[in-house]
Order: sequence, then structure tokens, then C-alpha cells
Amino acid sequence: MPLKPSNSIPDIVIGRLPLYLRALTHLRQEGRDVTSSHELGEKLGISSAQIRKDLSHFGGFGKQGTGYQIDFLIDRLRKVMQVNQEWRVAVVGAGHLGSAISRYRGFRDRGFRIAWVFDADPAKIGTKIDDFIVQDVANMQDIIRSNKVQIAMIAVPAEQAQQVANLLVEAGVRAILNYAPININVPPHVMVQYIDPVVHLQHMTYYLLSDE
Amino acid sequence: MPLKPSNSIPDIVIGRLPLYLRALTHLRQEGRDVTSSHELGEKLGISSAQIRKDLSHFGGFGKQGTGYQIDFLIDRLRKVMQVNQEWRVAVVGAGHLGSAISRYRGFRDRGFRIAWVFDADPAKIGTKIDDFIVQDVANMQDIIRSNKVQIAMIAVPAEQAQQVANLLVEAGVRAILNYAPININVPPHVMVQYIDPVVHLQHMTYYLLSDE
DNA sequence: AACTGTGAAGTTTTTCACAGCC
DNA sequence: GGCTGTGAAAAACTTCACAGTT
Repeated sequence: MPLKPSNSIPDIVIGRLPLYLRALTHLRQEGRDVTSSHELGEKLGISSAQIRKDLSHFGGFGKQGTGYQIDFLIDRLRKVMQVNQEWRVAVVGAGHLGSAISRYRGFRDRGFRIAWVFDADPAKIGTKIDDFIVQDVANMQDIIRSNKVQIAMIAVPAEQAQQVANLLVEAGVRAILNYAPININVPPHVMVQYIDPVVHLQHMTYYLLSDE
Repeated sequence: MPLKPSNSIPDIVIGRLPLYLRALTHLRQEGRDVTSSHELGEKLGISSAQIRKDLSHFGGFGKQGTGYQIDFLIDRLRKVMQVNQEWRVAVVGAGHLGSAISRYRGFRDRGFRIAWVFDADPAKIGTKIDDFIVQDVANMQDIIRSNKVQIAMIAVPAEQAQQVANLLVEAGVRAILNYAPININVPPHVMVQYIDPVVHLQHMTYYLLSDE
């Protein structure tokens, strides 16, 4: 996933930062001002030592004897992850899933704004999803290029995912979140992450007692 | 995540099995009969040695000099993960996301069938989503208990996720896939996995060049 | 010649445990 | 007394490299 194979901070650490940020945001919503590595760890099912070690990569954010100032830590983590700005995101696919993603209100306050929704289906192009008008995929590369869009989400059927990814990469997209249940190939300078609920379900059924 | 903290096969290995199964299924769809650890690894961005080692935990599935018989390996992996049966799954939340999940056709041939959709909103209860009628959450525990439902997906707002999880656990659910962007607490015999697109996006923005 | 399965080696990640500070 | 930050130790995970099989 990492753009550089390694600068110095392990990618597995970077992957936990969003979880820390999410938990901290909830604590703040509950009106809390200060927390500890122990409390955070409890909430997340991660050891307190690991949380301290992870955070220490970015500087001494805590105070001995006291813990971590929540506002301060949120602010720092946001800067580290560069979500103290708003990233404009393109969604490809305006089916049930693409529509649900586009309508989801939870991106905005965490650093992302869905700014365009594309589809190839003439029946969908021009229709409205909340505020957006579904755009023709034929115009996608122009729009991505002229707006310097770096992030896209793929919500098309598996058969079309690779083809869509190719277009996105060619237009300059650097980070792809793929909801289609298929691995896609991209050049090394492009990151891909996957969301496939079935992968999680199958992981869990391994441990379940059979139904039959 | 694992039900038993450890039987002997590392959980990280179990987590990769669904990816192998998914890639194998695609290969078969392309008409292929045989593959190798090297080819699978290429597709998945995983080393061939790792794939061989992972698979070797479950027995010798391959043939030296030849590789892996795709049908055979699919069959074995399905059995290992217990997805050679159909698990009935409950969805809680019939908003945009819950509806999109419930309508998604991709569960069926991978071992899962959405069998019930619940919501608390009187405006939604009784409405149809494809074949289902949205059920009242008030009846959820009875339905889960009498049908011995072991798996549920949570697609409600973050504020209600814990409360829903409590009901599910109390009714006997053993595996939860939580789409709400919040950590939930469950007893140790219950597994939880999370789907939060923002976590993936924030992971990637760490490596991007700032937009501004 | 091609490929698996696997001990051994190497690397990464996590935990321990404690000095230092509030 | 409570908590962080961190070297050192331990554990987990991945890769190497090759014997053995087809």
C-alpha cells in the first residue's frame, strides 16, 4: 500500500492511526478532555504499549502522569494523516452501492468530500443523487485531470473494475478504494485498498460452529 | 477476532484464505483449470512462498511440478472456511447503506444469504426491499433466536451501534460485521469485524502529496 | 523443467519492564 | 500513584532456499 515502500514508519502503524483518530473523536464527543494509552487500548482492543509506541513515532504527544490531551492529539493525528484538509473524491458507479456511498454524510467531517459521481448507464447519467448530477464516464478523465482529483472509489461490477481503474490511473488518480470484489492491477505509484464484506464474513465463519 | 485465541493456525493466515478463494474463483471463471503459488501471488501482491506456507497448514493441496488444481483447491478452502454451506445473515438498518447491502447480489454464491432486514423506523417497517419486508427491531431477538442466526451486519448510525450489538449478542449472534464507524464492545465469544471506508482513505492520504 | 512443501534464517511487530516526569 | 516514552526481549510473521515429486 505505501507509496514509498518505506520511509521509516511502518505501514502497519499508519494503518492504526485512523482507528486512534476515530476513537479520540468519540471521546471528545462525550465531552472528555484527556485520555490514556490504557483507555484507548481498551476501546480498541490494542495493548497500551503498542499505542504509546505508535504515537511516539510522531513525537511526544502525551504527558507523563497525565495522559494525552484529546484535542491536541486529534489535531496532530489529523496533520500526520493530512486530513486537516478536505480531499475531493470521485465515485465511479451510481448503482445501489455507489448511491449509498455518495449519500453518506460521514465523509465530510473526517477529511473527504464526494465531489463527483460517474456512471456509464445512459439511464443514470443526468439523474440526481442528493446534490450531485451523475456524470458520464466518458467525461471522467477530463474532470479528474482538470480538478487534479487524487482519490477515487470504485463501485461498479467486478467485470468492469479493472477497466475503470485503468482510466482512473491514466487520469492521474493516486489512491483507489475498490468496492468491487476483485483484485485490480495498478502501477506501483498508485495505492489500492479493498472493501469486500464477504472477505470479513468468511474470515469469521472459519471460527463459527457449523449451521448444519 | 478469533473465537479461540489460538488453536494453532495463525489468524492472519485465516484472514488471507478469503482472498485466495476469491482469486481462484475468478481464475475458474476465466476457464482455467490449474494455477501456481506464483501466479496467485502475482494477482494478490503476496509472495508465492507465503501462499504455499499458508495452504500447507491445511494439507498438501498442490502437486509438485504441476501446481494447484483450481476446482479442488476452491472446494477445500470452502470447507476450511465453512462456506460450503449457506449462512443466513441478518441486516440491521434499512437506510441507504442497509438497503444497498440487502440488495447486493454478491453474497449468495460466496456462502451467505441475507434473510432478514430490521429497522426501528415505523416509516420503514413493512416496506419492501427486493424480496424482503423490513421487520421491526422489536421482533429481532425472537427471530434471531428461533432461527439460530449466528451472523449479523450493523448498518445503523454510530450512536445506535452499541445498543444494536447488545441486542444481537443477547439473542445469540456470534459474528458481527459493523458498518458503523465506531468500536463496539462485545463479550469474548463474539467476533466483530469493521467496515469503515474512511479508515482506508485516511490510511492512504498519509502517503499522498497534499492537495493545497 | 516446473513446482510444492518446509525447516531454517531473517525480518518485522509486539510486549515487557522500567527510568523519568507530573 | 499514574502515566509516558523507549530500549531490550520476546513473539509472530515472512522469506529463503532446497530436497523431493511429477
